Amino acid sequence: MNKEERLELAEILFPNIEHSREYYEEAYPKRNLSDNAMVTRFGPSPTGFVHMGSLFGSFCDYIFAKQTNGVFYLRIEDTDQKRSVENGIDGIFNDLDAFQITPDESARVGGEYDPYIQSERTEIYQTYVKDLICKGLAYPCFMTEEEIAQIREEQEINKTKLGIYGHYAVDRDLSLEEVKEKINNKEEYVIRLKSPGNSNNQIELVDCIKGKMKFPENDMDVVLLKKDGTPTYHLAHVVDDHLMHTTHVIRGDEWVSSIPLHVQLFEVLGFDMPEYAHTAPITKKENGNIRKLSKRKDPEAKVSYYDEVGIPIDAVKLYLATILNSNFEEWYLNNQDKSIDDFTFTFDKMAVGGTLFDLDKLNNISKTYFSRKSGREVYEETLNYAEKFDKDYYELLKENKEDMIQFLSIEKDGARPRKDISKYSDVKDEFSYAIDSIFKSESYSKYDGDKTYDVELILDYLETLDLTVSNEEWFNGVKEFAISHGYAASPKEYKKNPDEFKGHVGDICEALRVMITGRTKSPDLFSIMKVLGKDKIRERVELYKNIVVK
RNA sequence: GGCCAGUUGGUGAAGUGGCUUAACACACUGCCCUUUCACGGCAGCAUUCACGGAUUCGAAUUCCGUACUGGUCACCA
Repeated sequence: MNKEERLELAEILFPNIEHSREYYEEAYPKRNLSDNAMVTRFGPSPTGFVHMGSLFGSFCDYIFAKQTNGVFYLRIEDTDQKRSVENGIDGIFNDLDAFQITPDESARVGGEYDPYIQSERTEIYQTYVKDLICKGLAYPCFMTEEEIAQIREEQEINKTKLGIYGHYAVDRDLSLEEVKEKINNKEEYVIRLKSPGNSNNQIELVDCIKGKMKFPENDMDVVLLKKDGTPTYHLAHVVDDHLMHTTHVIRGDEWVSSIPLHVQLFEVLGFDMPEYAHTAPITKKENGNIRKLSKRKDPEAKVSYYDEVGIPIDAVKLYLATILNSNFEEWYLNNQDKSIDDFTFTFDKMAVGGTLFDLDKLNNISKTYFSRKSGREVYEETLNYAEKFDKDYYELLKENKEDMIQFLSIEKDGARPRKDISKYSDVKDEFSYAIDSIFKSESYSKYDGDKTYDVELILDYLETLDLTVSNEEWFNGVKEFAISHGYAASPKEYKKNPDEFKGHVGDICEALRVMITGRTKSPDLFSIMKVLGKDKIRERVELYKNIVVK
């Protein structure tokens, strides 16, 4: 086809495309940002929920844009109708909102480079493809699915490279007359790239994360526009990231194999290349095999899981930050007063291989998170959680607000706060002694020891109990009581001459603790007793007597 | 099968030719502190970096080969 014929073909194929590519080049001018500012984007398809891996990706996008005073935008990649789910877009916004990963530009807040939904940009893609047709760099292809399947079969038998390229691309050199005839016959077609590449040539590319990579040049005549005129991911990616002036394409490494294609598309379209950063997948080990975290199989892959289980979002973000940059964790440990925003993340500290998702570590991070919160903060956050997931407990928390805060505040101050909670849902169990009705209904059923304690001894002790003194005075009192009842004043003393004593102070404390809290471990006993008050203490000891001793 | 990448303790990893008889953190084990449980402290947990070869005075770090793992090869993204 000569030039005139190509122009005629372009008009036949795209009679409704009026604008030239220059029109869009002007409509989407370069961003006015400083040189080192990064423009990043998150491009999910609206399949409903955000997957942990995508969340991680968007977190990267957000962080890099933010720390360079750049722009992070959200672009919905819905070029495949089959994949779209009802309210899928809302689901994406909700999950991002929950994690406070807020795009500067999106379908919701708008922006200068809108629309931010690919299905609304069809004309733009077609404009560029029309231009490619004029230049002889793309062509309509009328092959049917059956024909393609047959080629594939043939290629498999011959063990040659799979795909439509070289002499397999039979419609490459159709004459204008032949194309016209097929169109008149209502034959359906796609638009393919007329790849100028040769797979014997090598291309080289430096990925921000993976470093230098070499590939054979692309020679596949890939589909640019599908039968229905919508673009494939490849075309949409190249056109949009050019027009929206993305500086860094951060995406999962399932895309690295299409790098040669994308490089070629940028060249063919005459665009400058953005930087690429391909992130390693978050993986999971199952039966000895490693695989990507799966939204269908793994509950923890769903972003909403953390909400339901009660792991604070900030803890999850802290965990994401530790897998984002390997040196973050140590920094955070040494800078306890700082936040994620104060850390400078870099690409070269990102993992190149897959990262195993470690719930143990997340739990630990979450524990530390809780330990740094005040009792009041833990109370408020737990209240919010309970309101959503445990209505009964929510009511009880409200009724017992002040006491609850006091209990949650025990052993919180000082350099070594307790670490006993990793989830909001732990509070109910861990602090079951804090709310009278829960304590009574459980009535020692959760006691995990095997001893039965001497109730009469404790009832005796209660006579001497004075809740107005200091912690030290109180403990001295317990010691005195211990000695006068044949117990050693310290475990050491007891260990020296076990036969001389019935036990030691610790045993008395343990008995008290179990009767009062129903558990063998708890925060500082005296603090708990002060909050409870003498009446409730006595009541519980009596309860123990009736239920356990009988 | 082709192409691309990865392989450092149970886990995440640091490491870019000598400072490494391999950091740090999680998990686990033991001891200490302690009224208990936690917290915290100390110690233990890879004599060796998938394997084989090469380069070098010197290699986890460079090169080649092998094995294994993962990704990808759609009118899905």
